Amino acid sequence: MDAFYASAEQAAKPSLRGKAVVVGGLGPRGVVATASYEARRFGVHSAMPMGQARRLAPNAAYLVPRFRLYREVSDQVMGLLRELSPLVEPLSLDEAFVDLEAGETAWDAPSAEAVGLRLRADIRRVTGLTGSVGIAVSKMLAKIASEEAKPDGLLLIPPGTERAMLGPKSVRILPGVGPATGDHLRRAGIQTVEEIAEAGEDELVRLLGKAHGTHLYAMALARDERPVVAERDSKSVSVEDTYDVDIHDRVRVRTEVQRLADRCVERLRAAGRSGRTVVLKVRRYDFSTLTRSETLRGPTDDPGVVREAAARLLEGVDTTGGVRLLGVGVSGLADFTQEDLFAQAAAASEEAAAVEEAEDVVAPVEDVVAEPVERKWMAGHDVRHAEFGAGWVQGSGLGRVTVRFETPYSTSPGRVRTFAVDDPLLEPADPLPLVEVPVR
DNA sequence: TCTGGGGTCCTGTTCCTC
DNA sequence: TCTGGAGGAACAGGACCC
Repeated sequence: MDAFYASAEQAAKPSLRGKAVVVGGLGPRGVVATASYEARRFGVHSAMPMGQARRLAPNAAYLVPRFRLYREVSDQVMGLLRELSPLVEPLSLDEAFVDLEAGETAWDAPSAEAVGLRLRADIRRVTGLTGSVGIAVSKMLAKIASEEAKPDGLLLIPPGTERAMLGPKSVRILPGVGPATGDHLRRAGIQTVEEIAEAGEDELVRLLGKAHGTHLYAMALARDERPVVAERDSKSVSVEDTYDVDIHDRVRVRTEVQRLADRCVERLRAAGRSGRTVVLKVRRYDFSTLTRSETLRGPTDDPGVVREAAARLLEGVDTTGGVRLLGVGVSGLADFTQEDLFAQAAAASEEAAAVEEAEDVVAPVEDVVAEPVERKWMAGHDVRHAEFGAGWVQGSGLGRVTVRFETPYSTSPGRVRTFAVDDPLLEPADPLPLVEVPVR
C-alpha cells in the first residue's frame, strides 16, 4: 500500500485529500510513522523526529495513528490476496508476498501482469486506496519491483533481465542493506549492486561476516530461493515506552518496569503463548541502550514470575542520570507453560482447587468503580456529536476541542466547530469504513 | 535535529559440559 | 587427576525492517 497510514487518513477525511498529512507520535519525542506524498515534497519522511517534520512542513496535518482502522483495511487487502493463492506471507499491515504459481492464477509474465492489474483495481474498489504491485521470480526482486512501482503502479521484472536491472543501482536498494552496511560497503569502494557482484563472495564475507556476506552476494547475483511462507509463529513479545521526560526516580523506574511486565504478559496471554526468557531494555538519557535477559527453567505466562525476573534484571542496571525508555519482553516462546506440566501431573481435584484459588485473586469486574477521568481528544480520532453528526478531532487544548464534521463519503470538506472538552453531546466514535457499504 | 514501537536475525563473548 | 578442545546455551549488542 502506498503511504498507507497517511492515505487511509486522507480517504477518511476529505478535507485532507491532496494535502500534506503526517501520521506519528505527537508527544515531544514522537517520530513520523508515515508522511503523505504531499508532505514528502517538504522533505518529511518516516522515522524523522516530529519536531523536525513540523519545521519542514508547519502547515501539514499532524495525526496520531489509528491502528484499528489500518487493521481493518489490511484485513480487506489480505483477503483479496488470499483469493489469488493460499500462499500469502504478510510482512506488515500493508505489505505481503503472494506465490501466484502456487495459486495457479498465473503461469507466465503476461498472466502474472494481468493478475497484478486486476488486483490493483480490486484494492481500489474495496478499500478506496491505491496499492503498488511488484512481480518477479523471487521475493527479493518482487519487493524491489514494488518499491520502484510506487506510488500507484505496477512493475514486472521480466525473467532474464534481473541482473541488468539491479547492476547500476545503489547497494541500498537491496533489502537488508541499511545505513551501517551501506557505509561499510562505501568505505570499501562498493557503491552499486554490480560492484558487489564483482567484489566476489570471499570479499563480502570478509567485510560483513559469513551470513550477511553470502546472503548479500547471492542477492547481487539476483539469486533468492526463499519460499513464500504463509504461517509464521512470532518468536518474541515485547512492550516498551518512551517517556516524555527522563525518569530519574529509581522507585518510579521500578514501578514502570512492573507495569510493562504486566502489559507484556497480557499480550503474551492474548496470543495464547508463554515464554522462557525475560528481557529488560533500558535506554538512558544519552540514548545509549542496554538489554539484560534471564532465562527461566521453563516457559511461563505468570505475570508475577515475569515481574520478578524483570525486577531482578533492573537491579543490575545503573539508572542514575535518568532513563528515556523502558521495555520488557519475553522470548523463547512456547504454547504451554511450566505450570501446565505440573498441572498435568497433579490430581484432577487439586487442579480444580488451584483454579478456584486463582479465580479468587482476580477482582470481579463489577467491583471496579469507574472513576471520572478527563476525556482525551486525540487529533484525528473519530467522534460523533448528537446534533452535528460524525466528524473527527482536528485539535484540542485549553479546555476546548475542535471538530471537523465530515465522513469518508463527504464530497467536499466539512465544517469546523469548537466545543468544550466535556461537552456532553460529543462522544468518541468508531472509524467508518473508507468505502461506503451499500444498504440493502 | 535529536532520534517510536514492535519485531527479526546475526555476531562475539563467556560459561558450562562432555 | 588434570588439561585441552569442541560444541551448545545463554547473554549482550547491533543492524535492519515496516
